Amino acid sequence: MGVTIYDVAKRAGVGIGTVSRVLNGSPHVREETRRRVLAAIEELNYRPSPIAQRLSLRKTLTIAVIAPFFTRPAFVERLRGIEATVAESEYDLIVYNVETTDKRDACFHEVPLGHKVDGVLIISLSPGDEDVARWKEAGVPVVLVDAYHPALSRVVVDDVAGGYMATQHLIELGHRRIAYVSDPLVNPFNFTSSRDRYRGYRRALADYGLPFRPEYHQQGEHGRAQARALTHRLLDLNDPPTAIFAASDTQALGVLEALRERGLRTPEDVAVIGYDDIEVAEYLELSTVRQPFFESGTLGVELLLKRIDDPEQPPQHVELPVELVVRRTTAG
Amino acid sequence: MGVTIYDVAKRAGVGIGTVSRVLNGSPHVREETRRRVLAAIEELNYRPSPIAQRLSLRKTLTIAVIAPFFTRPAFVERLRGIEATVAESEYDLIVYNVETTDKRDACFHEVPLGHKVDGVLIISLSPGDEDVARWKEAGVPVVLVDAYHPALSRVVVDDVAGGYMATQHLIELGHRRIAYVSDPLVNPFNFTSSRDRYRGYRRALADYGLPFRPEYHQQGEHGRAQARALTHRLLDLNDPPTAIFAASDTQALGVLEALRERGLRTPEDVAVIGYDDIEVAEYLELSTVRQPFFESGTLGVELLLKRIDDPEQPPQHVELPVELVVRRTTAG
DNA sequence: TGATATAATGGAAGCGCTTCCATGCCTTCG
DNA sequence: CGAAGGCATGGAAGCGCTTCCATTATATCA
Repeated sequence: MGVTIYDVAKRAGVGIGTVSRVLNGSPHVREETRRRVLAAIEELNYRPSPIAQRLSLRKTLTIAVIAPFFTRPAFVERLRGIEATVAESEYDLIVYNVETTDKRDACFHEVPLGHKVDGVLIISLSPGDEDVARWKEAGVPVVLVDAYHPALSRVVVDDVAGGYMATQHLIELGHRRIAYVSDPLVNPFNFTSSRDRYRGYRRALADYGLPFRPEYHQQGEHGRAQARALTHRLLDLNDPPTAIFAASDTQALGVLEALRERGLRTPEDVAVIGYDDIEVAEYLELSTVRQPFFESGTLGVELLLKRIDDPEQPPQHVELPVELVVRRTTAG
Repeated sequence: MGVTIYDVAKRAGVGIGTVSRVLNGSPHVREETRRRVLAAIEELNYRPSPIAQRLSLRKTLTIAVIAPFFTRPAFVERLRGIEATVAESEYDLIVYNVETTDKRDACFHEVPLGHKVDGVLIISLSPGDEDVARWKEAGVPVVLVDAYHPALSRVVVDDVAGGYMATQHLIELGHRRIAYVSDPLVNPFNFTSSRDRYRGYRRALADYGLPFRPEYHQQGEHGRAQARALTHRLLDLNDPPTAIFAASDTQALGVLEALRERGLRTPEDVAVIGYDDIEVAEYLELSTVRQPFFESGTLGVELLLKRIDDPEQPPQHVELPVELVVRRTTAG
């Protein structure tokens, strides 16, 4: 390749062991020797080969993150937290974007078993028992963010509470006919957030003695356009809702779009609340439930790094709080 | 670690060379031997160690992408194209997010020289001559996306043309007082897109015989809030513009916000056009200039991989077209 | 049938590190 | 002053592959 540890050793007039000791900050090097070695490194512009280090150390010094649809705002911001934290460590970050169940399955099979990484962070994708068993056997730590498996460490937000808060907020504004627009509760990726928020929605209705009306729950593929169509269905009901809780801000955009198309005003005719507090929510004055994306990424990496250091520790469970953000679309 | 090529060789009753040949699809293996080896691999659940392969091959099979502010929509979508293309190759992708000039400089110094990657893709950051010289000496191919250096391959869009198109569109709608809201033309990251779009803006004005009025060009840090403030300054002018061209859709949001705050209608009072066609632009019915982000990432990776295979080929220059998207905010 | 070309195979060397062990030196202490 | 221990150091072994070269088995031809 280029200049190796042997070149440095020769130049400095020492053995390779000594060069290695200097590189790794061993205390057993005489100060003058250290200086000579550092000078040689400088003169030769030497950089140790990470590949060789990794082979020798039997560590890849790399962690992988597997994220679905990583262009969605929720994932991007988490990714940013992950990158920032990994960048401060000695590890490299390699990313896998999952947009199909095939790719998810491929990643679940290959990534933890391919000897490429020391640990894996998985976002929003809940693995099955067989997956977890295989990973355990391979000895590769896996940490989940916004996903669930009993045997794995995870960082989550309390989506049930978030759904509850959003619904409660609408109820307390006086609404009685409250709809929920969401992703399919049962979906190929097994995303749980819409489901948990749904639970919160149901629970709030129940707590306040409001009936759950199945036709008020509309589910469809994630996306603005789909949410817009679902909203039109809601508005076509004999008894349309006066408030709509959308499972994400992106979907809330679709809700607002449909209302606009009907000439309905927000919040006067129909109140709207979303979820996530994506950047554009503020501009749109959209009420929403904010969750700490960046921090969840940060914490996920921290859990993972701890686990890599000490694989024996029991799985940890971190739950981050969500926060109601009231704006114009649910203004009194 | 686990099971190695020696275990497989022993199990199959062959030499390690033969196992290696099977793994690498060499034709010089008897069919029956191949089958035995494959059976042993299967039985032992063997996976070759990528680290050992890389040391032996003297290739890292990894490429890096250095992107500033990778949560901005423009970067996210490019990243998606990059990931998709890299995933189809034998390479791994490691990502560096740059949010400060310090981190940029650190990445420019460390990433190409650290023997960690076979090639680097840099987005929107134009390197200096010394950087390029250093990388060339290290023999690490570098490809730019949305950035410029004469000695490097690059994928760009014609931002001058994009700026021209946007301005021309406004002119043809009858506007004569057209403002431009942008990032600082001179900025620490040396982003060029605002500058190029500015050139297009100036050129269109000139071509149509309209005077350039310096007070119509407002520049400030990137972001919605900043653009909003700049817009208020424009509206405070004695002779405020009747149309505003924002250097990005995010900034266009700020423009729209300011207009809303003034009770001005779009497009009746002030027409607005953005740049990028981010997802929310459609919802907002924002006219804009669309650029092929995903594809630019794809092409960047392809150029880089080609260059890794054949480092001698001269730098290539790919220019992707931009497209005017007319929506309500500039409706007749 | 024997000589020769060809295909299949084994395994040593080498990729560039870390680490462990052996060695030689210098202290320190009785 | 000699023994014993502690430092600093050199370098072999080993990490798990690929590849090249040598060797053996097989096929081809006169």
